[in-house]
Amino acid sequence: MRRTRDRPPVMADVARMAGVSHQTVSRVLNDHPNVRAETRTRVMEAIDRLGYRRNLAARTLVTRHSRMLGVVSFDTTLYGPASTVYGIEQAARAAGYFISIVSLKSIDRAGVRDAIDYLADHGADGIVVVAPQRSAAAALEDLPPGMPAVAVEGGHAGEVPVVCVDQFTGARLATEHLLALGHRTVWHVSGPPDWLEAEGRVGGWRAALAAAGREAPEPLAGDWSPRSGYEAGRRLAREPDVTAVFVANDQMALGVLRALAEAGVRVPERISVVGFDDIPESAYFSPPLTTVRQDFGAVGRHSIELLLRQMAGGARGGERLVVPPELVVRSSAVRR
Amino acid sequence: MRRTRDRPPVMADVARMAGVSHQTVSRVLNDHPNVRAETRTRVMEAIDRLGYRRNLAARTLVTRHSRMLGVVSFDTTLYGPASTVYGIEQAARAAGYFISIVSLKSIDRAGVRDAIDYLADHGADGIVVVAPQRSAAAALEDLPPGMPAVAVEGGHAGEVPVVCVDQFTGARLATEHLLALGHRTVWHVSGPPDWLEAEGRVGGWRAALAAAGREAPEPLAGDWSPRSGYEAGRRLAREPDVTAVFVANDQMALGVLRALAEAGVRVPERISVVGFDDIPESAYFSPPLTTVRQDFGAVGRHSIELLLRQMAGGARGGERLVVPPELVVRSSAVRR
DNA sequence: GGAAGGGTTGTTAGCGCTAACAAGAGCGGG
DNA sequence: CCCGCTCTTGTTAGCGCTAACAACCCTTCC
Repeated sequence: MRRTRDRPPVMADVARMAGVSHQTVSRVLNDHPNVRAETRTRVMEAIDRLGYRRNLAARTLVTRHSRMLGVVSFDTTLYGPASTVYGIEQAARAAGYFISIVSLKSIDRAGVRDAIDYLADHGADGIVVVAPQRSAAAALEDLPPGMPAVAVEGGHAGEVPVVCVDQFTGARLATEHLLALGHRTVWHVSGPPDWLEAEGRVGGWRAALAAAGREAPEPLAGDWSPRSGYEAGRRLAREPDVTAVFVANDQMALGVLRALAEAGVRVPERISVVGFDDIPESAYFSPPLTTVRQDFGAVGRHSIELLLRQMAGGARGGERLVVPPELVVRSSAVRR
Repeated sequence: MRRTRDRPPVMADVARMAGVSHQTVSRVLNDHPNVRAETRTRVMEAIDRLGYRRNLAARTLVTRHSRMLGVVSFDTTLYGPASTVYGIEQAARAAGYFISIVSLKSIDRAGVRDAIDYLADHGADGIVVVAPQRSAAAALEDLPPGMPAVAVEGGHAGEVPVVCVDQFTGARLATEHLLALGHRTVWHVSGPPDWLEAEGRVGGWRAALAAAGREAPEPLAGDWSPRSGYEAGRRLAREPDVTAVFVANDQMALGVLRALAEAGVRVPERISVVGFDDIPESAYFSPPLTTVRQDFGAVGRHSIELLLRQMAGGARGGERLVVPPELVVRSSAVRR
């Protein structure tokens, strides 16, 4: 009797109680086909009675699979990343996988690489990198060889599959909506230039203007924060001929609305505003914000799908899964 | 030569290359004092050259410690939980621990218990439960015996230590601020009744009114969402004698502001509004919101501190660590 | 009746690591 | 000169699990 009383039960204890070998217990636990029904129930009873739970470290050691997936993300207090990670977590758990998160304060190549190493050290079977910045996407080049991975919003990330929302189309939709309302041109408050999403939105905006034969004013650069939107809004308020603005995210749009209100510029009467993201707050801005909805949950689900497929198949084709965005019309943009 | 070429190197490979035993490699990796400096560098060189990383599953198997901490949280897309989890993650990583997250769609006792079981199965050394609801706090009663745990916002969670923001004081601060501005009484839009935070805020609000000898109007119940705030705002707009409202979170305050604006009720001229949370958007509401700031980062850090202390000391005293809130004065509340 | 074959169970050998003990080297003191 | 000490290193025995193989049933078929 070597096992001390306070140690959790192990497979051998279950086996002894059920009068079988530990291997049979293992077979029951792993749903092997060739176990007699009666034996199975006897084992299950013993498991219940002892409160046995199998030691996953031992299992991982021998199978070389941890059933743990790693997620690297940037500032998970932001709505977009938080929602994406949430979607990933739900999808992974539904597939029987476990999620570990490394949330980076700032994204640079070294930081992302460290995070990936960290996850690899801990035995992650695969990794999802929420890599919205150019520098983060670059870090995907030094993934450990053979490590399955998926990039979310990761641009053309080498041979790593990518899941993303179609930023270009979303921005085009927003801009076309404003043009269709009779605005001669549309101004743009953009996100930080090294963000791929910001770039896509600038591209879609420009394309829509070009397609309509309108000239594009110089975009005002923001950093996603309401404060930067506010500053952009103050500048827009001073431009006499602005009638329509497409803002690259809802938080900045809030800042723009605030600055315009302070300057006595009425929205939507004098200037129409369209945002991007559809955060839960936007429907209650003053005025309620017309914006572009991103289905972050779908992004999360798709990224896990792609990752699991990669882990099963082995191959890592440079796939690209694009989630369509959707224009949500409220009252911040009206006919000119 | 049994080891196939594509398998990652193991300790024995390092040992062979460095001309020592695998145990010496282990000693180097674990910073044992009694290793000759020259041997240590030789081992380190071999590790570098082989790109060796130790197998944590094997280590966990023998040490019975995973250096992984589990976090159970409710809807991490909300600002509060997201920020708290972020703080927890940063603090844990700084302490050399790894974080796994289970994010619940809805909180009930069974869900929390399952999540805890899940984390325990995966070998978590300790668990932080972000348990803002009464039912979640109850689930802490069936923690696996001996599992170190900390509750965030968890009420009096049995013998589990608790870290929380002082909701009562925060609400009192907000209410006193409004009373000091000359308002006869203060209305309240509350959070869902089973949330401990909502309850604490109601308590602080009531206490401040009672201390000033004012009567408390019936609180309007919301569910934290902007929509519920909007509905409460519509009702408030119809009450002729309302001059001041304390709203239990900023998202609902946004809804209230929107409803009042639609009803033609000017804020702060006719009604003053104070929120709670200080989300990044609140400074740009119309008008900028006076609110109560919660230091979620501090909550995260403290919870990890308490958890680590518990893991080191063994004992689980029913400690309670309270983080003070701070009133942030902007322009949504003015002198009557 | 015996060979062949499938279903069910047990036995054995690791997975890669750390803890415990053992062993050898080097050194000072009686 | 040998005992006892410390410092350094090696050897051995698991941690709890799964994979591979072996062994034993019970059929079925010629």
